[in-house]
Amino acid sequence: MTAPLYAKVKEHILGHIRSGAWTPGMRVPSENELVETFSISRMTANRALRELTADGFLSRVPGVGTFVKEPPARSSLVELRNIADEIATRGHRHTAHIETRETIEASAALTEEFELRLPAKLFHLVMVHSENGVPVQLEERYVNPFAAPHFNEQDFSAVTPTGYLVAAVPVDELEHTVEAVMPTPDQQALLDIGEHEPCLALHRRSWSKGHVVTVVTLTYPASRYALHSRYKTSPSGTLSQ
Amino acid sequence: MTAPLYAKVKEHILGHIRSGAWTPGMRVPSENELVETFSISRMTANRALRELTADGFLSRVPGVGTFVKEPPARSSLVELRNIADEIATRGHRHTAHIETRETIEASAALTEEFELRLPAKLFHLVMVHSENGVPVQLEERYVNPFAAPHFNEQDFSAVTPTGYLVAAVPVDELEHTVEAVMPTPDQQALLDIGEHEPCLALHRRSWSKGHVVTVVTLTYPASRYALHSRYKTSPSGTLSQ
DNA sequence: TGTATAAGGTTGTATATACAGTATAGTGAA
DNA sequence: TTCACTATACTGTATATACAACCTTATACA
Repeated sequence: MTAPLYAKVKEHILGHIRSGAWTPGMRVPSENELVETFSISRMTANRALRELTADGFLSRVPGVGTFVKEPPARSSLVELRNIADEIATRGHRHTAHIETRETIEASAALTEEFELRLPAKLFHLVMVHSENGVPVQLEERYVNPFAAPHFNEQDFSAVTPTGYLVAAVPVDELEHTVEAVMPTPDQQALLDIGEHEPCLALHRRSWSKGHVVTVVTLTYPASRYALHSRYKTSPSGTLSQ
Repeated sequence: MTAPLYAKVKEHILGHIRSGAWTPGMRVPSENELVETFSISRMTANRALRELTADGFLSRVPGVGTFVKEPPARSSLVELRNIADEIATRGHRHTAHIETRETIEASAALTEEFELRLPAKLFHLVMVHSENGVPVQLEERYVNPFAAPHFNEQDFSAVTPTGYLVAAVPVDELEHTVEAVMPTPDQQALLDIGEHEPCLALHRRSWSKGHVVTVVTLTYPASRYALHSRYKTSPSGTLSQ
């Protein structure tokens, strides 16, 4: 049940970085210092530092030390943005209404997506977001009650589901998949679009401390929305090939 | 100079996966079998398998074994990846052919996109990339001759345009826009898809030292490709609301 | 036949140890 | 002062060993 030692060391270091106590460029404890602090072997300290380096949080220089890395510039495309804020930023009026709200038993596919060992109960929410009265986003979301037990007690008139989850659960990992889809008849009706209007489907999973918090599919009518990002590439170059 | 042992073991396994000798679902040698084969310690074999698992190539089940993972047909969202490499990573065959190659005078729209004060000459390239003979990406690219003067002298049989530009020009800024589109008749023909098949259009501009290097639109048939990214969130939290 | 138990293979983690390579600071000699 | 050398600290890799947890299969037993 208890986490492995190397994972605890990783969490210890990540905690200092996330809290802002250890800032980019700052030196983190050497392997031998971690050995002393945690009474572990050097190989265990090495694994923690090596994995954090692979994850992009640290950089190591032989003979010198290990340092907090500059956080990479992420695009708004992949940030966890709140559609209510985006619409407000444009000076438009955001409205939303809840289409479906229930607690379900996870299907086999959902059990796998949530990385659960056994089927369990999940919150299910379907919502339509509108900009100046025009539907622009269909939100179909599943939430792990273990990660956000009070999710289903919220009324989402003032705070969107994304806004609530970001505030309630510290997300430390994200996965995005974007694809083009044709809307199902249900989706056509909810978004008020024709059957030949293509849509952008943004599928997102988010993790907190190794557990999947939520799985959501955001569907945008192509004529009303595109996803955009612009950013500086990091110095060392995240550009592969 | 010579690569570490664990890296050699990784390459050995990746080679079998890339060549197609080891297919998804197939069992790969256990740690103890690798110990025998390569005369290494179990910890070294463990590191090779563990890192390949973290990289997404393998999946491991305690008490059972290690298996080749199903490679998803996905393109990276945030990195500047080369489609030839992506296809090779899945162990498939990449082919490409040049549809159009010319030097044109920039239109008003292109002049603006390239942030030029006056219309100028631009390289124009249209290419179709195929995976195992099936078209998966239509590349429509414009290149600024000032940034990459020798671009049009390349034959892109061994190196893709993306690969050439990344190596030749230090890109320091990127802009991505993703949208869902219906293919034009020309695009339908080049990608060999029907008129009702939606496509994902990834529009990218890249800058080097303040000048636009290239503007490219990559069109993917929705049924054959999705765009994907997964990453640890940066410490202080790029998560906006 | 059906069920509990044991054995063996597999991954996961942790330790102690060793040696190589690199960068830096300090020391001593020219 | 300047240069060469040395000691030290740090990372990188590799090995041998150990134990735990998990799964499958074979075996013994009722």
